[in-house]
Amino acid sequence: MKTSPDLSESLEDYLEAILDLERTSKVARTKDIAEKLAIKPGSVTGALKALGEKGLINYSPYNFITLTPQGKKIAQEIRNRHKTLKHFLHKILQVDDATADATACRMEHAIDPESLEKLVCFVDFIQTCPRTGEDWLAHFTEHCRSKGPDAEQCRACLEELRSKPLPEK
Amino acid sequence: MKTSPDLSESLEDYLEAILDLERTSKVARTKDIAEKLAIKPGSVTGALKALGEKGLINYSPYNFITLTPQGKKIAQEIRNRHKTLKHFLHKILQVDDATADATACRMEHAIDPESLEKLVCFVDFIQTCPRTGEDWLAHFTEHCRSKGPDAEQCRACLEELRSKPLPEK
DNA sequence: AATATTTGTTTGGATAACCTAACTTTGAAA
DNA sequence: TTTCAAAGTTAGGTTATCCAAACAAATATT
Repeated sequence: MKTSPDLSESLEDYLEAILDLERTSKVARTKDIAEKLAIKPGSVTGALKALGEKGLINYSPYNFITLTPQGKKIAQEIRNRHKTLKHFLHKILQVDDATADATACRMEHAIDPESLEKLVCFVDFIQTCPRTGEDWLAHFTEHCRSKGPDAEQCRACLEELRSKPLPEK
Repeated sequence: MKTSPDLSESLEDYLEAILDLERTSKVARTKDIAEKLAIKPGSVTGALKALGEKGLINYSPYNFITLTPQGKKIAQEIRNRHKTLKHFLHKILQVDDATADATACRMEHAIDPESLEKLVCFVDFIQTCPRTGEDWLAHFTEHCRSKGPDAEQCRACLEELRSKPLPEK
């Protein structure tokens, strides 16, 4: 039994929107899904039927829409991809919040499991490794602005790093 | 005059394939494009007409296909996105070569200019900053394997970093 | 040159998404 | 309870891709 049937980008977006609406409003309605995805309500119905047939949502006409357990699991995976990508773009690469969100929304359909896992690990490494962390990220911002390394600054930075105590043995 | 008309992912793929073929074989032929994109030759013709009408390729039936200057410029941008993403995935995140290539091929259609620029800058920063660089990346590989930081190793790593001479003033 | 093979194009058909506009159902106010 | 506005669905149309298979052109072989 496959947990992740091959879904189109479009259907993935629907699932994600439904999960979001379930969280904020308890239920998902056609109108709200349409608004969130910026499409017309008429287009939503067809997608809901498709998701219903795949067993990912409980759909019966004129009724509220809920995710099935399988649908929820997939929706959460998509949401997870989105959050990871957005975090990387916004918090690490310092991409503007709205742009990061929009780009994550497209990239979430493109990334594969291995890359995702490595990305999660990488972000964690940057944040926990004593050679990097927050202050290092601040230097990245500077590097971006000045479009290159600055020998003077690099020396000062290294000196400061050396002045910090080593972790306990 | 817009340099980048909105192209579908599909048409972007065609342009990229044509650029590739121009480089390796001087000229792009329908058959080779079809092979590279894993679609049937019959489907290629339609796409070529579309690209021809947009002024991105020189297309006349039964003749060789070449990129127009505008088409070439766009194709190079796409190629650039691809290369940047693949490099990040493969060389930084240490994702398997084939997977990195396939994922870059999908993500290249999703990334926006700001994120791309920041990503380029970020990779450059990692490679030029004395606090990171190649040896730091090796530690990332280790961090991935062990799924977390190791206090012992971190201390040793910091000590080694300190033993290196500071850059000249 | 005549024929065979390869390459390229056309045609007809399928599917996925979307839209607009008409129609149906639901549920709340009069 | 009747009525009516909001929400949801259906029907018909468009566009973008793709395929299969028939057909046409170009090239290679004999």
